[in-house]
Amino acid sequence: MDQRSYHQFCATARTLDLVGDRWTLLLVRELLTGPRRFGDLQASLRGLGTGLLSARLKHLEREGLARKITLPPPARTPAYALTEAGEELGPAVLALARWGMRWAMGERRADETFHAGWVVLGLRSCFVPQAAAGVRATYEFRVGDEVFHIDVDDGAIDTVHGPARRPDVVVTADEELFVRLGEGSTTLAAGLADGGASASGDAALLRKLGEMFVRPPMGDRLGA
Amino acid sequence: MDQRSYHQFCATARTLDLVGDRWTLLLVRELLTGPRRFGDLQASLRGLGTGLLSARLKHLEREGLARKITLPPPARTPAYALTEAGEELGPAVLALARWGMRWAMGERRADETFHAGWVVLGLRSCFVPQAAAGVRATYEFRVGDEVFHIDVDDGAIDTVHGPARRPDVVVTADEELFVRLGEGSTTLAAGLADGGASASGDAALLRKLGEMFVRPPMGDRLGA
DNA sequence: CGGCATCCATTTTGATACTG
DNA sequence: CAGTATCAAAATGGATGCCG
Repeated sequence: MDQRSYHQFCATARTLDLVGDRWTLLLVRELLTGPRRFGDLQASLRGLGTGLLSARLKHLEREGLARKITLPPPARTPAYALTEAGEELGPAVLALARWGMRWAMGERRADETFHAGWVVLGLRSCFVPQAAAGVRATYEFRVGDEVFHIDVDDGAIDTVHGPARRPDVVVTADEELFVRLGEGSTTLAAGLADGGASASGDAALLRKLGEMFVRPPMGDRLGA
Repeated sequence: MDQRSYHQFCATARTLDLVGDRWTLLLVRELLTGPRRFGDLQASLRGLGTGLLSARLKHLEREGLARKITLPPPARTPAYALTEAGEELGPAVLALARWGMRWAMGERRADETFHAGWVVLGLRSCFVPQAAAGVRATYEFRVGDEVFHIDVDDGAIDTVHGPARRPDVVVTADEELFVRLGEGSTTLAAGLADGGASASGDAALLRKLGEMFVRPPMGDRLGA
């Protein structure tokens, strides 16, 4: 991207000069839900070697999109976090995710890796701010050994890796159910009914979830 | 793409499997303002050879994002257009553009190519639907030998390559002015005042332009 | 664990020449 | 003009070894 710019005076091209390289936007996607350690990043991104990961992180640092931090005690281990500029890539990443929900998802393939956090981000891309007007709630999701929480505050939303401080609702689910949520072949409500998931906490806020996250209808690309 | 997928069951990753290859999103950007011929695409994208362009177009066709068409008479020459799925990448491309307007633009570099259409798309990414409530207008822009028009219809917007049928406002401008609009170092109003641009048509709708397109404040990445 | 360096097989790309 | 064929240069991925 430095040596290999598009050399176009165009906002899209300049952005892709910075984040258009292979793996870069997926790295941003990972960091969008909070700081991560080097090893965890690599574990999430199968096929990305330590060398390239190191190079990409340096690039993001050099360009002011991410920075290396030291996790607060008692961890004290190094990690990577997005800067303000990096955080603001969120809408672009979510727009790509939203397109994918409609035009690229479908059944999970046998050779595809999976993390619950990816589904959480997919859901976030389906968030309907209008439906969340006046809602203030924290939802915690526990899927296998992954924990996420979603903060909804009157049309604004944030999804973060890790447990919530004071969740209003806690949902515990099978990874299997989350795969099917990603596929669009079930809903959280159905999962709660048939035992793939269980929930505790405020029942009214739990019901709200289905209204605030509306998956786009599946489109048929001829080529897929 | 096919051979080199990320192999992740994730909406973002699946999208990038389809359009994450070099040049692909820029090709979509070009087609977002209407069908284009092979040669015109190549002329817009310096550095992209005919071989790769051909491969990318075939890929987009195979994946159902674009299709080869024959331009209506009297042209009758082959061209490429987006399908519905391709068109729907618009929000993602515009989100990237919007980020670039804020974090990546600045002065045009000496080695950067430039087309007025890129600035038009940048402007479009700064469109504020609320400010366009109740507005119904067609603006035509003539910059050098490039002509574009923008259709605003009560919060909805479309930007298209080529002249408008019945423009309410026609703006004629220097390429120089458009470069400075991209840089954020001037405004259309200033250009009209100092002679870099001239306009004819409905004066009230012309004034509206400045309200409907609000450029985000420039951010400072440490690394740039 | 975190992260850089090195070597090597495979892909992608960029540039150019060439054909209908 | 539209598009294929060809080849050299660069990017990637995978393995491995090293050091704090």
